[in-house]
Amino acid sequence: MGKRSNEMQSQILEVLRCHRGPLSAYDVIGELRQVSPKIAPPTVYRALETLAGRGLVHRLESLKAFIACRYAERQHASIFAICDNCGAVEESSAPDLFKGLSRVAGQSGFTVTRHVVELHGLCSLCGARGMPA
Amino acid sequence: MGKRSNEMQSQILEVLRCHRGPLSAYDVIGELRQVSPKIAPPTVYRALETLAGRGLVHRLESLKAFIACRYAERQHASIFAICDNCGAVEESSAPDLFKGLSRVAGQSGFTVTRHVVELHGLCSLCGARGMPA
DNA sequence: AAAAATAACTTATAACATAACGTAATTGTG
DNA sequence: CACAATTACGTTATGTTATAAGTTATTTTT
Repeated sequence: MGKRSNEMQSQILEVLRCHRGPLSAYDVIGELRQVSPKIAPPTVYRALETLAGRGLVHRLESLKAFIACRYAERQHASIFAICDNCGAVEESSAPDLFKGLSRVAGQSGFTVTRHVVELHGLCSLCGARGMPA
Repeated sequence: MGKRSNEMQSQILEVLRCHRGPLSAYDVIGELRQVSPKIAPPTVYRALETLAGRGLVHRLESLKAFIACRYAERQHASIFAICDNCGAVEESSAPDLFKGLSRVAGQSGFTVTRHVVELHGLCSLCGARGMPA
């Protein structure tokens, strides 16, 4: 089945893993142009979607950006703490909370298939310094 | 202080309140053009931002859309259950869960100022019917 | 009435995302 | 091995969402 051995996906994953912070799809394109000058948006968006489906990368909705998964165990629901001052993103996993969220939603008969939980604020470093701009 | 008595904000809020579901900024522009044909994106985005700051509307990050707040009490943190089949959005408030979320984040010294909690899945009606496409 | 403050208008463009269709590579089956 | 099936990727074009930057207008404060 004509996959070029998922080379594109590997490259994109590599790019994301080399960055501590999130990258927009176009940031990724920018990085990849150094290697594949002709790469176009659909290629990258498709690969990112596949990688996200496999749980290897996460999309941060409130930043319109992507980040490599920090955890080996895949397909887990994550909580992201996003520092609005320095841009640092901390991923954590809290199964108990997700049960709670699903329970709240489930009270009206809702079935949850995907969680988006993104907390904005200040990381410990930025918070300690006494506020951003 | 040169506000046209916040007329634009009122109009936009009215538009959002007349719709059960979320509207994109450009959907709002489309509605408003019937009244104010010359309205441009920045006007709408600014008003939406102000309204969101006041807690009168919420931005659904994962839909890139806006919805009127269902609760009179403002500035509360909300959970949104979004049906991926019919588009229905249910807003609920669960202070306990937010404490839990803040606690998880706070373990690494993070201070939360804004919550984005959006659950995707199937509402009771769509779930009962036996799945979407 | 002048100054201050904020909202809105305007123009232009930036940033993000996908539709639609074509091509290439790999694998399973006959 | 040939060939269909499947999936990744390429290509072109366009659609959608969002903001920068500078101007104008309205209302309140002084």
